Amino acid sequence: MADARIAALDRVLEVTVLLGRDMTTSLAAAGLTVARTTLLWRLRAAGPSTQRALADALGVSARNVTGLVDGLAEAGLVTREPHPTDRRATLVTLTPRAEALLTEMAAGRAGLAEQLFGGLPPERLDGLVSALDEVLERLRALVPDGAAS
Amino acid sequence: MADARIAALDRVLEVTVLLGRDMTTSLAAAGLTVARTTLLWRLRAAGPSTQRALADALGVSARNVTGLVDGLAEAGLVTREPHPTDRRATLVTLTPRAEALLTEMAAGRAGLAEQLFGGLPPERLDGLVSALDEVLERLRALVPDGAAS
DNA sequence: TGATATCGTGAAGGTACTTCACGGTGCAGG
DNA sequence: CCTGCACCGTGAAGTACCTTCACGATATCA
Repeated sequence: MADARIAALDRVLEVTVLLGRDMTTSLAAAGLTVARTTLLWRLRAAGPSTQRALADALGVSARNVTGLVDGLAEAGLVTREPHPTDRRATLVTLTPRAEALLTEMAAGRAGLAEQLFGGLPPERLDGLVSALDEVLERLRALVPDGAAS
Repeated sequence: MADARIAALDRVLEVTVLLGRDMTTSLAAAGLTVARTTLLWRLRAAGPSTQRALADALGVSARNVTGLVDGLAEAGLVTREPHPTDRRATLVTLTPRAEALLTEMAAGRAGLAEQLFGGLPPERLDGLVSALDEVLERLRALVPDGAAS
């Protein structure tokens, strides 16, 4: 009984580790890091944002966002524009290059999904998704929150 | 078709994020970090080990292990003993306090498994585990490897 | 207008990683 | 025996991610 649950946790933990490794290495090949990429995705989803908004969305300190944006700006993936009404704030905006890169990455993500789940019959896949949804619900209740997607 | 697979990937990714957050915060409450704890677990599984063996097992550089062991030694969780036959090497050994702590953490892990998977009927749990096993197999083929459990 | 909150960033610090260089040691082979 | 090479662990230097605290500039509200 409990063994099966621990087995499930172990599987999930191992998936976590391997997936993290895969993400880190494939992003590194593109000259990116996980943290910076997360910011990029958020920008793509939300459009030009203040650094404060990004900090809240990612669940990190505002100071940290300054550093991440510094790196992304230096890589030419992001620009700092003046906020139209609030002169304290800056609007972080994706460059066309970043947009292209993100589109490419979305394709890569679909490819990964295909590789990982392609062999599973639809019913098992559905079972997996719904089981993970229940787990996610419990998990969300456990974790004090931090970001959104 | 592809949508369901991407949905599955998204679920797995989100579980990864939340679980990582949970681990990090609960370990921090115990004055530990993920990296150091991984080393501790490895020591518990393998017994006293040289730093080189730990580096290989964790998939990190030997230099990094030096730093991790430094921190753990300072926290009184680990000691450096001379290797009985090889004077170049040192044997990293768990202190009784670390053993107790690890036992406690194992209980915590069982509790987490219970909380996350307790509501799932056995058949769905089995389905989850076997699906994750298949995914893990594909994942292992994808990732250049690094550590063991 | 003046107190107060907010935006972004400098300064300082901690952890987790890396590579490179180097001293100490183990282990053959000549 | 002793020389050369491989291996162990660590100092030095560097990168990335993250934090808190302090501060100047700006917005806001009474």
